[in-house]
Amino acid sequence: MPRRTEKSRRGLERANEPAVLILTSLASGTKHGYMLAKDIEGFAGVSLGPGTLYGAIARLEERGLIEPTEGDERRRPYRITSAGRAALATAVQEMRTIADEGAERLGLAAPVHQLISPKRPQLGLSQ
Amino acid sequence: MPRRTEKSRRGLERANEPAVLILTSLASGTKHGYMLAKDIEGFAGVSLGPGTLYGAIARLEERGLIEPTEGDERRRPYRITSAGRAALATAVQEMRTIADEGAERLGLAAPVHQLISPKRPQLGLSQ
DNA sequence: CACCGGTAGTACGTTAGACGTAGTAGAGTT
DNA sequence: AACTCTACTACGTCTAACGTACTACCGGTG
Repeated sequence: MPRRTEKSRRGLERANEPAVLILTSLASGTKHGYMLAKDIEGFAGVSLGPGTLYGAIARLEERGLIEPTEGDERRRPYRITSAGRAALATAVQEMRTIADEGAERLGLAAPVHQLISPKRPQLGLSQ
Repeated sequence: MPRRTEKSRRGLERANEPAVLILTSLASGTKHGYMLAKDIEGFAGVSLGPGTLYGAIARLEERGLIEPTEGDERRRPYRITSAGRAALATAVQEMRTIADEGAERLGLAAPVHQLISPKRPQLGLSQ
């Protein structure tokens, strides 16, 4: 698992905005820091160190994009707010716009975005 | 045109990696700084200030992702290298992975990535 | 001709935030 | 009792994003 550090910075890593990753993770349900880190490692293949993780969490809370829920003294679970969902949706849109433009100019795959009718209420909306 | 500054930092702007935007722009042909800025403003809706722009250009050149071509004394045109294309392709892939995951967890549009064979552009897509 | 807006870039300083390291502490396992 | 995993806090460094200010050249218009 490349800690995306490695001094060499071979690629353009930084595209992995910690804030986006955290919001994405929380979009599927309330989680505390450690769970977030594990989840993100799972779907994005990036492991965030504690400094990055809790720093980003604090900033997201400050901006009202996530909010704390009840936990014990050891765990601080967070939930995404509606503002957070909106921000994430916007970010997703922007990433797609950029990615599509890049793909097209590179002569790569062209994605077709299809709308899915919300068959069942999405998990992790509240609770 | 939001200079994505505005002190308030309402969204998650930062997803607009200048480096990615520059590589994307150069993927469609050699350009000098000012042209880059205009092109990026066109396809991404973001205007990069000179500090951001030329700073990012210098770093990209350092890393061998772009290279200078002949110009006059006023203009410094740059061309994307094959390493640059590779890095951009990787970045595009990563952005799509993250964006798709976010979209799915939000219950949004699900994109279908289709491969285009270079000689046969699909109808209605990507002109 | 002088002025002005668009073009093209340099130079410089500030600051956010990404990232690492180290340390603390409880819970469960061996 | 030692060890690992969980779950953070605290702190420091350094990259690079961003703004501002400045130089200079060019073409067109009043």
